[in-house]
Amino acid sequence: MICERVSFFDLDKIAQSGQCFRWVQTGEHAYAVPVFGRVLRLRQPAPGTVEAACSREEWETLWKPYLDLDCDYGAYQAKVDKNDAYLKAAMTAAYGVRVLRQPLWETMVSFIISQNNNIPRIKKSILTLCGGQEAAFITPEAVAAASLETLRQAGLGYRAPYLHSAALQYIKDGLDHGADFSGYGEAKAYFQSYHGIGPKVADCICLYGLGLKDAFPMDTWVKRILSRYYNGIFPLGRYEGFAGVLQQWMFYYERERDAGRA
DNA sequence: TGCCAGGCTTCAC
DNA sequence: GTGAAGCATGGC
Repeated sequence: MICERVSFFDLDKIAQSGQCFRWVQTGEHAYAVPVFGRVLRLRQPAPGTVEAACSREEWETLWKPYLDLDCDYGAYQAKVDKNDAYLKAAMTAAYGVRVLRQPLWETMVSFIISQNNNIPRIKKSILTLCGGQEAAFITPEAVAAASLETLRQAGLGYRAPYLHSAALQYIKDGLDHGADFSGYGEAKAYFQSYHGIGPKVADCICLYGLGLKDAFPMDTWVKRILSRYYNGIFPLGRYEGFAGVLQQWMFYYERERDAGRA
């Protein structure tokens, strides 16, 4: 087990931020995180500290990048418009929410399922597909080999053919061997070419699956925020290179407020 | 019970 | 290009 000092990091908030659907709470500020075919045990005994049940090498090569701990979130905070009251409040409430860098295939599956869906149902569908809380994530080959009926039994509804065809194209395009895009624009256009992936899901894939932080997913919550506080237009130009992080903070904040917690 | 959910495709216009 | 209907299904 290793113990690390961390800044701008809140395990509980990240678990609640609607970007990961397989984390399992195992105790107070403690989670089992099944990714990369392993299960990491994480605990945050104090705000500036995190414990991880893994080797130093695994932490550096796998988990630190996954948790986006190489990235300076203080710099993002410092660039927020001081006159933007809404964004400042969101930033305060979402202090510690980092944007995870998740495996591409897992991100594609998760967010194809997410469309017009709610988070508890998304989690349940992914759990069923994977066959267990700590099981390895379902492979593209397994999805490609599955019948639509099998996929529907996981509660996918009309999204079943979307996921199935996505698996076929993912395999055909060899994305398991790396996804090379010249930039955010090209990546988003590529994923939107999939049947059943539109602008919002493509942005989620870019942001969480490829770490392209120019992606700014516009779901119903974010649209509502923009309509209420930004006259429908968010100043993306001001936040080039990390707008997606702000989106994550606003999404978290708005849902917490809706639940009466913020 | 009815509205809603980290939306998309399809079809009018 | 914009707008509305239809979509599966369970959470609340």
